[in-house]
Amino acid sequence: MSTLNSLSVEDLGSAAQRDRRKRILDATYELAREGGFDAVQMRAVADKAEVALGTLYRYFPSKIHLLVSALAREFERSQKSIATMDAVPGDTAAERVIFVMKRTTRGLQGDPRLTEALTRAFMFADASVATEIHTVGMLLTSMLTQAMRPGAEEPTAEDVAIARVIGDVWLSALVAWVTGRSTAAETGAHLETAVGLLLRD
Amino acid sequence: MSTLNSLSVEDLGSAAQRDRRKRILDATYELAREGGFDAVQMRAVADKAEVALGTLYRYFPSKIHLLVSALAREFERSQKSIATMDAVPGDTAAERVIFVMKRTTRGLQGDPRLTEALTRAFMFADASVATEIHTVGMLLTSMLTQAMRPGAEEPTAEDVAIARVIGDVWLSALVAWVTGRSTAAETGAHLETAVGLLLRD
DNA sequence: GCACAAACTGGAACGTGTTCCTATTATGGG
DNA sequence: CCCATAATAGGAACACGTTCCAGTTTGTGC
Repeated sequence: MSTLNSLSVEDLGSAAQRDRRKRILDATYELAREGGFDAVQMRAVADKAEVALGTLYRYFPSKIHLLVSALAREFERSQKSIATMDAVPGDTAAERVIFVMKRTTRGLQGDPRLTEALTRAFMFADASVATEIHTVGMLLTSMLTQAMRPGAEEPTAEDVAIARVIGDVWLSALVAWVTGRSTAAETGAHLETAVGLLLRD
Repeated sequence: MSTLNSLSVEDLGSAAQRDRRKRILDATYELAREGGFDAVQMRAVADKAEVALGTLYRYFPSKIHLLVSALAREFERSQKSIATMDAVPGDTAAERVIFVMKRTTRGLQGDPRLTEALTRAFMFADASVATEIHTVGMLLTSMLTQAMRPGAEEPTAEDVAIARVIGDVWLSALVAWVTGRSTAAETGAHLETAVGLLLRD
């Protein structure tokens, strides 16, 4: 795996290049949604994005970078959609956190193959993808701390610690789900249990 | 990926077959320890175990099955070594759980490449490896519940739930560590935080 | 001890991620 | 506008997981 990073939007000077990048991520997204991790084949992505294979590798140095970048883009969209809600429903922190998790999870479980592709990529990513991974981790943590303490400017250290633990459980549960080792219902129940243990008000 | 399971020791009739299986797992272990996931190449394993490639695939239907089986064998050894201790040290459940986790983690972190190989395999495993994965999950859960309530015959439902959450955090932390996204110290600290949150006596 | 089935060997072959190379096309400075 | 440089296209080539096959060895029931 390469040491290079994926090219971000800011790295790209011309409009044509930004468009190529978008076409590549769109193609990745669509192939992942249709056939999961295995269907995201680099030659297929290049074809669909109307880009040469070498160009694809110039933009994203590996299949993993490509998928994790696609995951980061989806997460940003999901976070924006939650951020535009006036308030997360629920009387307790636990209820609000579960709401956010369920909403995010349901979005993902509605697209099982996409989720499989992105989760696998996330789990398989090595240090060279740390930048992209960190983006996703921060987004998730901030979604959760905001649900825990709506309106607060700065989450407490304990809030962040709890959010990270919940994020870990969520990832593990997602992995178990996408790999067919547990059902969607089990995934949800396990998450609720974990949140209940961590946020007993 | 195949639907078949790995051949377990009980499936193998003759001593020669049990010996082949052992040679294969030993070769896997050694290659993983030397060079991690990438170094565990099926041709290399077959060569080192002095077995034909087709035979290797008869015993373990994929590289993932092979590595997860190797992980299961290591876990059994680790659990036995802890089980032979008179008592896990520590006054509180949290202290005892942290002791067990640290001991297991240290064993793994002493062999970073091995751990990388096994963790990656675990994360990448799909439903066809469910049997092998389940074995590992049960071992981990029982190690933890025993540390929480030493001497108890049956762990409570809450004990099991907590143990599973800790297991999830541990896996996520391990993944972050083997992929170079966090240091060993951070991994340990994160685990301690999570255990502290879950087991406040 | 024989005949048959199962297991094993050795290696070819295929698919997909990745690398590399050459020719062609954009891009930006003078 | 022209040149130098970078970016892209198109595709061959390589590595490794996996499958498959023909021939040989091992194990089993009689």
